[in-house]
Amino acid sequence: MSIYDSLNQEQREAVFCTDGPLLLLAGAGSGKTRVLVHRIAYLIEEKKVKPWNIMAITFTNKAAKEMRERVDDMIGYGASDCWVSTFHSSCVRILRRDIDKLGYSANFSIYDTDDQKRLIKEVLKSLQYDTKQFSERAMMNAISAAKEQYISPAEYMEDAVGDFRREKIAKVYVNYQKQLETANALDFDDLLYKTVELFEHHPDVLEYWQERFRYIMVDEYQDTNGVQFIFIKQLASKYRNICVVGDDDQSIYKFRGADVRNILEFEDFFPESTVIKLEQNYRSTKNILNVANSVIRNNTARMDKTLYTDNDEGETTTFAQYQDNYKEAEAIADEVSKIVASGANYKDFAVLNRTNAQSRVFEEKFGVYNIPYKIVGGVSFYSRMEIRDIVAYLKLVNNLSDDQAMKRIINVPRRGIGQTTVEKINEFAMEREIAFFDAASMVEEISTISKATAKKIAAFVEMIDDFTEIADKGDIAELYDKVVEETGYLNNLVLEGTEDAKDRINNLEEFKSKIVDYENNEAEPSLQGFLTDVALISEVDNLVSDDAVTVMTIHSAKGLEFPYVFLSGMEEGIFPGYMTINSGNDDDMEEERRLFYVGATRAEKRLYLSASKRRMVNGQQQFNKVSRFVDEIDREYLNFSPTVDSSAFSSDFAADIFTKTKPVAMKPAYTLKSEPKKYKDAVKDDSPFEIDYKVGDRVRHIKFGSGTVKEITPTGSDYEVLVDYDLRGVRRSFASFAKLKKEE
DNA sequence: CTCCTTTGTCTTTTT
DNA sequence: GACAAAGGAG
Repeated sequence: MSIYDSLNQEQREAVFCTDGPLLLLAGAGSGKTRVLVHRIAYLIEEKKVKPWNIMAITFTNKAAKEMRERVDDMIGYGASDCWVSTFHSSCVRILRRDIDKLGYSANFSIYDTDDQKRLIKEVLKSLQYDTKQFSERAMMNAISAAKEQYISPAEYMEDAVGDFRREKIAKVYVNYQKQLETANALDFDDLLYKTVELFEHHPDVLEYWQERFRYIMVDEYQDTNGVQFIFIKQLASKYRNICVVGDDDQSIYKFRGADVRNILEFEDFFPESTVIKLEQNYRSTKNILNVANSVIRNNTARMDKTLYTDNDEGETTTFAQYQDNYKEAEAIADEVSKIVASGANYKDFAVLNRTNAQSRVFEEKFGVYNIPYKIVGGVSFYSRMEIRDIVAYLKLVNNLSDDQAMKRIINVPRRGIGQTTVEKINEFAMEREIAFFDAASMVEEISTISKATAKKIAAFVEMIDDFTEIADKGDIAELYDKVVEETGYLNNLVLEGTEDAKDRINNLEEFKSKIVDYENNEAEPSLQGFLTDVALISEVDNLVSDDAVTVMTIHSAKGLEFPYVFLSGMEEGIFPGYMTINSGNDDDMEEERRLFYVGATRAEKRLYLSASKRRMVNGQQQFNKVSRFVDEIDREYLNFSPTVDSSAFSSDFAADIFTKTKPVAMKPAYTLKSEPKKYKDAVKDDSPFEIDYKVGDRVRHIKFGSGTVKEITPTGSDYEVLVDYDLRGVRRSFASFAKLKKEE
């Protein structure tokens, strides 16, 4: 009896296949984390591989943390020597050691999206670009896309020749990167990019890490982008013991540069690789998988793989459409309450949305229904203004070249240093290609700045110098105290006395306790280390311990599972999103479909789909048709009569989705390779649906078996029929969906 | 330089 | 409808 006995045939194969490249295609809920953890255990215990020769890379801190814990539990002593971390934090560790070889220094700052945006804005301004034509957002996306492909500013410039717009973007990229260098700062993409660059130009450094990591494992491989793939190739090219785990059907970050081709190209680069498929799902019921499979099979770009399960049939997935999103949220709240009353916990439920904005209604209605809930996403703790302000002080102290940090707080709290002064200092700094802080230290040399203003700036510089001295003592909490005190930041909030100010003070206190926590738990705490954690750790890493319903986007639900899952807003324009429909891009639509697949496969016991006829979007009332993804589900797997709130099942429901879905379904933009069953099959054009049975007749349902018709109610173009099934009891459904056959 | 009003914008987002 | 950014008055 060993720990490997609990694995199935394919899982065991994957665990024992330790040498050489391995491509593991693992469907949703097929136990891939289990395999990875067992594989690490096997390497250490059976193959006697040293723990520090093993590296496991994940995308999220949450995944890393979970794997870390499971490895520690299974292996115990020595396990902590193997690296289990995200791409980004691995890169930071590598860069802190050798980045000086690239002209940066080890105390580099990490710029988050906000810093990035501000810097780009400055660059656009200095280039005098029309921000209508060249939006910050577009520039950020373009630069990010370039870095994800490991395209340098110079290469980008070269490629862009002859293309007016791209030439202009190239200039932004060049300037942006120059500014980052002056600021001794790296953006998120740089963390990967610069590591790859380091490896490329310094073979000795690469070899050091190749020797270090002889066994490499990569989770969620389908979400790797170009530069991440290069990073993996570089590290693994010597020992070639590389195991990647992915599922092409769960690739939902293409918009962020993830490239499914990395799965296909893996075999090109590592031709000797073994491919193992994990197709047995242990998470969901047959019904849930049927729903997920019937939608995902409409995608053309897929690897050959079919998920199956030995689990029970389970309950039929329901679909319901409500008058508006308030009714929808109420119905969901109601259903949650009912199931909780019969013994479930609140934490067994998740409401998954396409967009964060959809969460708001649930916040409101769950409050009314007294249902404990937590909203994941939205404004994270570290992006609150007061936290960002104080972090900027700490970042500046850690890296005096950090221009974004400096510019953020030079006048926070207000100390009479305005925009024009900032611009004057900036100009001075740009001319000399020095950091903003250094320019500010030389303020008396800037002729355009008045004596009075210069005095204020000198005082600020002096204060930062004081902070730097305190920081050198190594006590972060003490530094924090000095900062909030000396700057008057805390005092200002106290004087304000508003509810809002009190909130902010609380947040700052929480932030301080995070500092203390860090100092107590870290082996070698440092300001730099703390700031790295702050930059890389996101709020989603929250504990799931409290008993509450989770409300979040499908994106953030990836890798999670819940007994009961509600996919709300199953509407054209919401899911699939408005942008995707308009772009007419098949690839984008396939990504939305994969997103549905990810959402549906989160459910263990029961899945609910719902839509609203009317909802507020961006301050405007919108009337949406039912999502095409609902169309694509084989009707036998769906129960169209809502168990939630039958009154919301309006009489014109059937007519509504028939007429509204049809024109959409006929547009060629998303014609599907295998024509799925459509509602129009059930109803012949616009003529009313005809039935050949009456009350008292014996009928047969494809799923529920035989029963007796109890009641028939005409609803315009359809009939609502109440049938007492011999095995399933009384159910109400629409004649067109139920497809009842009269028994002779 | 600061404060207040108007205008614009709006997917998803592991780090 | 919510929030940031830009513009104008004090």
